[in-house]
Amino acid sequence: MIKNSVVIVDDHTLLSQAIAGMVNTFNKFKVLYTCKNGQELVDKFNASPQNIPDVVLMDINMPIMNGIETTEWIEKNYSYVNVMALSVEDEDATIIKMLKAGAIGYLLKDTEKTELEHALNEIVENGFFHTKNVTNLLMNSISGKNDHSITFKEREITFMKLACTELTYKEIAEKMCLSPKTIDGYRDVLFTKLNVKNRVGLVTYAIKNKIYTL
Amino acid sequence: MIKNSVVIVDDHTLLSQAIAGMVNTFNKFKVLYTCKNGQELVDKFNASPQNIPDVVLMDINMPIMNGIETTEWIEKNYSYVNVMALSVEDEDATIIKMLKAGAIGYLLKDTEKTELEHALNEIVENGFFHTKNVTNLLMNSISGKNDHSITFKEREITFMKLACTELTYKEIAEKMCLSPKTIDGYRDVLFTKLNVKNRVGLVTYAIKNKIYTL
DNA sequence: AATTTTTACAGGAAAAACACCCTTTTCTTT
DNA sequence: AAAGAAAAGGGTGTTTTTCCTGTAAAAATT
Repeated sequence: MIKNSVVIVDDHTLLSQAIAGMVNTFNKFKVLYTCKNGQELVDKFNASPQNIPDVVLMDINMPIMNGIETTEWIEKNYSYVNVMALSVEDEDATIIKMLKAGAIGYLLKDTEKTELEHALNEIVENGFFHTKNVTNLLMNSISGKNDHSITFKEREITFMKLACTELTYKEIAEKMCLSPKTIDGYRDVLFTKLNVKNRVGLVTYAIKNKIYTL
Repeated sequence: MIKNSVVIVDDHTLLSQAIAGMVNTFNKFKVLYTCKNGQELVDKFNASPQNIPDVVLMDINMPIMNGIETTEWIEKNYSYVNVMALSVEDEDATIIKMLKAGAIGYLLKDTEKTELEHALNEIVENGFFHTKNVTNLLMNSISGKNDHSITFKEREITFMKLACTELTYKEIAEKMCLSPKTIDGYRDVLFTKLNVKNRVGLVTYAIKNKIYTL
């Protein structure tokens, strides 16, 4: 891992490049590279130990592999890497998911340049950073009765994403190299798990919870 | 108006600052200031002729005064200022609205840094810039035929919204006080109209196009 | 008033979705 | 090694969806 190095993950190339430029003006920090999605980051990380940064600035809504999944992967394989979420989202559920996935901070895209620098400093110095936004949320979360977040298995998520397309279950089975009957099972399990009546319910749930991105 | 000057309008402070930094690295261009929304731009423009830029990079989704309204205002009061839309949206309807409002170009946020520079150059040199995205759209729009802006009847919209819920078609028929067979008809028409294969396609279309809100 | 378009509805058939109940195999975990 | 959970698959039957081809009345155009 390279100390004070930063990687930016965002599907909007222009933005990741612009933020990269900005971070590079903080003379303490250096951007190693940028990624368009989680998959790219996974590839980079696996390619070389030279590619492992100190901090990852992670967008949440991305195609192919979103911020939550990617953060989980990092946590599992490179737990010493600091992930900070950088998103337009200010939905509580999303923030909680990111933090659960292992993000150590959450920054909205409408913050100031100086705040970003401050946040990066906090992270590499103290290993954490939180806006008031997040700390309030954590307080409520600990004291509260929230947390109705359902966990999914890898296969279930894959299935759900495909169920959001126009493929029939038979076609989904083919794509996943499984018997249609197995797909039947996944569907039944998810229906009861999510308490939905049909595929439409599944689709809207998946979109609402950013499992599938339009 | 100050030649080769740029103003950026985006409610995400971090992004507008980052892009400002990027534009300033194009040594031909200089960023005058950034705005969080259209109202701020109006105020700035009215304050001093020194504040009128050559190009405005305009986000579309903003609170208080959005990109379309703001572009219309600029067109009305400072028609010589070049507005280029800079957005995550790639919905045809939105692009058309921006162009109608007077934007001379449309750039997605997932373009490359060099593309932005190129676009700015084109604008100040030739007075226009279009991605393939936009030119294709204009071609189709002129030659008619390809109808991108699909219009819906009141009943179709009602039906579509209900189709996004977990109700069966029979239940939807009851809700709309129509025979199930009539609903059959609406569905069939919409399927061909939107070129989708099944109800999932209809649901995702409706959500994507903000006909149904989650 | 005549014509066209829209809206509402029907029957029938095939495909897909949905519901339940059940078996085998393969991993973990203890 | 035993227990248990997770993953994959089978059988059977019902319901819903989807895709056709039509018809008839109402509404809008001409």
